[in-house]
Amino acid sequence: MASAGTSRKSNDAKPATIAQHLLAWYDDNHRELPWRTAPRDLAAGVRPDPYRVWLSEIMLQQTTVEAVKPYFRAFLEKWPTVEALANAENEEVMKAWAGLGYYSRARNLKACANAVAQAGGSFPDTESGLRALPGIGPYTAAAIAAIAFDQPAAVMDGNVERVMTRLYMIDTPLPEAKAEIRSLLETLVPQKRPGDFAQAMMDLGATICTPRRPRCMLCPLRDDCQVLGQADPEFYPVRAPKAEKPSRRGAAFVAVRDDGAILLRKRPEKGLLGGMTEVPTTGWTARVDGLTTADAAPFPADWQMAGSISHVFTHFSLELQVFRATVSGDSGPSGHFWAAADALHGEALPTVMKKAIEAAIPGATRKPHSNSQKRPR
DNA sequence: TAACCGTGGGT
DNA sequence: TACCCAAGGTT
Repeated sequence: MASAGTSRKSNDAKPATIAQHLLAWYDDNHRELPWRTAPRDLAAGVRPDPYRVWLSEIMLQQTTVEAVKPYFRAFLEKWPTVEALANAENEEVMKAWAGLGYYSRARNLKACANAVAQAGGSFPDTESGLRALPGIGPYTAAAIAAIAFDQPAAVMDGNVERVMTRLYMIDTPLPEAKAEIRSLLETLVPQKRPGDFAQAMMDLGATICTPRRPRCMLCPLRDDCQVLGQADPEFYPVRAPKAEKPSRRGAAFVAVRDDGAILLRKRPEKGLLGGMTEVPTTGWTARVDGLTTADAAPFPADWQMAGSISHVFTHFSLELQVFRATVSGDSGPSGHFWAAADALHGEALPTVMKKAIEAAIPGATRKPHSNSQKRPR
């Protein structure tokens, strides 16, 4: 079957070969990760702990491996089993999640642990059973089914989308292309080692088939790839244009008591930073003109401008002017509470709030070293 | 369907 | 600097 000029490869005829190439590469080149059971251990009969697989998959949603590692270790130490997590206080879980972002994940994590513990402590071993649990969508259900329960599920994340659009030179823009990608992916998933196959696809996307400057020379699928030699792999996947990110402004108020305690309050359970702790702030308006003043403070005090901070959320940018006041006594508006200066690092403070407090009181949210913590004063 | 939902590292 | 985007889910 000679082709004129170009040498487009007919990889659609040998999906089993592609899976073999990938798994052979994975055996020698897989990443060692705290939540992962290595292929040699799987071959020796070791079974992954579904709790750890689930916990890692929730944390890894839209989050980098390096950011997850310390949180995964901390959660596993605090709550080694799903029953332990189910018995935890919601507030303790939110505190442990603080800084990781997408806080609805933490609320759903706790709700899911409660449901699993209530049902006897075992996770469902099917995609549909997993999919019914809070915080588990199509990707996570397939990932847990494949990795923890050895089921031939089609695990499709951002890495897999990138690898597949290059492998099959798919020009349809994302997210429209997802159905086509899934259909092709299902032909590749092997009946043996589906969990390793899923993780191998993600490792390939993370280390070889990267968004920019992919290492095609080292790719185990270079003989199978339709883009390679035909176009610049960096052009794939094609994405639909994204919406412009608007700007918002507001003010934050850091009230400091004589003993250094800071006035905090809890945000509503739903919506942005839902259920997390904050310093009092004004609303965050889209209005960029005009000045925010101390008039909007939660209570009258000698508010002084302490600085301003910027923060970028998923769908808008925020600039907050930060005011500070020293107050005496422990009076404060209802619904607020005082957090001791040496306990701030343990509060459920999202990063934007830590920034605001730091702007008013440098070092205030830093975790003290254990040796200085124990030293008598 | 599309908007909403965090954060940090890479380029 | 500005932009990309990461093991997505919910509403």
